[in-house]
Amino acid sequence: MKVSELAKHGGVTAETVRHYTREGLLSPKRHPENGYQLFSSTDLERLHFIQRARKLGFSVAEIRDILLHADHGDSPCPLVRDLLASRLPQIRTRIAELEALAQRMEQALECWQHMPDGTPDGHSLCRLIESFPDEPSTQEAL
Amino acid sequence: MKVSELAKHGGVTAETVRHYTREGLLSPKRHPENGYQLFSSTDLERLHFIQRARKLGFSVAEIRDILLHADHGDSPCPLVRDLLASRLPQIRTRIAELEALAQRMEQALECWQHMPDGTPDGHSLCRLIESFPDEPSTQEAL
DNA sequence: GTAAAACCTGTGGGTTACACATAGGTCAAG
DNA sequence: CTTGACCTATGTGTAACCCACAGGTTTTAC
Repeated sequence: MKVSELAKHGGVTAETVRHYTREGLLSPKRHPENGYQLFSSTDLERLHFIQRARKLGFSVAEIRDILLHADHGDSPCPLVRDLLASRLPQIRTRIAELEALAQRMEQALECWQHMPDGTPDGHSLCRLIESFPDEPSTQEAL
Repeated sequence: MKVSELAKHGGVTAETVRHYTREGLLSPKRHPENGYQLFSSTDLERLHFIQRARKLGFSVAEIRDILLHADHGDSPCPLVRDLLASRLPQIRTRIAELEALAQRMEQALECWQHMPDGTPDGHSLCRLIESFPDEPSTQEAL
């Protein structure tokens, strides 16, 4: 299989396959004449494995480690359990942060329905935003 | 005020202040002799404003636009309302995705308590992960 | 008075998981 | 034999910073 064939069978883009290959998750052979990457059905199984692991929240780097263990004949299962157990509370924390953010946003929108638009003066840039406290301590990205 | 002084008053790192400056959210004057960035108390107010806006989920680029409007004397309030209203459902979607992820993770951990660690063979890399279906359609990053 | 500590500057690279653009080689079909 | 579809490697971009480096400046301490 060539890159885009594997990609189609796996339901991902060719770019994603190349990315996993660059990151060492897949190790295709090379066509001796044209240098094309050649994937086997084992690689397709690996790709499915990668997708399952991604959906469980593992990072690409973590999956590479898991696959390395497996390729060495070592059971990656303890690693997998540990990774998942340590990641879960982080996800829960993240959910709580986002929930708090959503509630602040809803509260702001509701509150702003009763406020007029203001023109900025020397000290007020946007009353809408300035009317909001900045107490909540969590920092988050989108 | 110099960079780190503003940073201390604002409760952020000096790097963050430099970042906001590079991105055009702050426009300090320059000390004519040594080229140091000099921030005023207005800049401190701006920094507080930026932090409030960040906590409401606005990106740095969005805040730059909001500040640009305000600096032109235009009311940024309609923009602010629109941005927040359009961002909120995205946050809600993200929360739902993360919740689904967390539940998959919990389900996996629970299910795995009754499973032994396996050694990878030719077709099984890690039974733990392979025992999980890959149906759920959402893709997410951490 | 000077030397070290602490701070400033600009630049460039790292983080995540890809997506996209480019330039040039390869292959199947008309 | 050309066109279009595919391949290659490389580099860039994303978000919001963090960190390192090299070299200049200011402050502090002896």
